[in-house]
Amino acid sequence: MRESEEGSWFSKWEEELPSPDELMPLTQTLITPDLAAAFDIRSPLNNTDHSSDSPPPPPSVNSIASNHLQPPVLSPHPASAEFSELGELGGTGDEPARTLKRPRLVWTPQLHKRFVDAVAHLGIKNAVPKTIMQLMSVDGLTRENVASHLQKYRLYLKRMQGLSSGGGAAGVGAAAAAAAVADPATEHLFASSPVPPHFLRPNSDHFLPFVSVPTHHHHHQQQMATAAAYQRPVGHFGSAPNGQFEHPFLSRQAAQQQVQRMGPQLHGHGPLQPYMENLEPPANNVNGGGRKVLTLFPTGGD
DNA sequence: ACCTAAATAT
DNA sequence: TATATTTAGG
Repeated sequence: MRESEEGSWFSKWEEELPSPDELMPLTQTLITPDLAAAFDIRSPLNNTDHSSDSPPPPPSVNSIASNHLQPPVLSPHPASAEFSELGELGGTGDEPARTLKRPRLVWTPQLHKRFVDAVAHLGIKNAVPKTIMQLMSVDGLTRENVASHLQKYRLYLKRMQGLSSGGGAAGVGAAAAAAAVADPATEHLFASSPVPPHFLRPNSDHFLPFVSVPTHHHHHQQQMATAAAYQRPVGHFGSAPNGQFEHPFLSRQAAQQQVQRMGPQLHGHGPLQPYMENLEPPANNVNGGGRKVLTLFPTGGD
């Protein structure tokens, strides 16, 4: 059955990355660099001691290398002269926050996963930088970041298709391997995230030969989009018993409005769940029970 | 105005 | 080197 296949791909990631420790800090560290800089904030978590000008925070942004992974994501700054002088703004009338260059964004597997999830739910068709960015609701993430990453991601998928088509029934895993060979650069990062099945279907409206594709009549436009899409208890990408892989229910504008509706969890409290609900595997039981990985990042640390 | 692609910088 | 950022074009 199909389900078996699907089960394999997502079962796998589960073991791969989901480190509870890693998932947590995602948004935490994503505080706007500018803000952080302007306020001289280094680490919300680490507040033990802070001298006026202490050595730079842990710049190590290794993502999956360490176990106790620390707040990955944005790399503080390449050493440089921190922001000592930034303490004073306004002085002569300069606008540091605006002129400051954003630190290199580190696309951690988790972050990338979020990206992929967003794209998956949006559908390749509507998967545009802006929408993705909005959907991700990651503070500090800019359209540029997403656009750039999206570009790479597309190439990655393309690579996969090209190689997988010749191979045959190799499967995604094999394709990934092949892609890795072709482009080792992208492989690592993207390999961390499962490639939604329908992602590999550039132009195939319906593929499932057996699935009768029951009439899926969602004529619900308007603001139900997110709710419907997100609250879907089962059948995300892949199974999609609802028939189509691409969900037309989320049109660009709809998505945008939706996102806007949720509003960026500005400072303060964010009980609002920007996005993400059950993208994760339905609590897959791991035989032997090892680690359960719920990828619901708590966006609201505060 | 936005998205896509290539080039550049780190 | 690999990755992200930036610039240019459609």
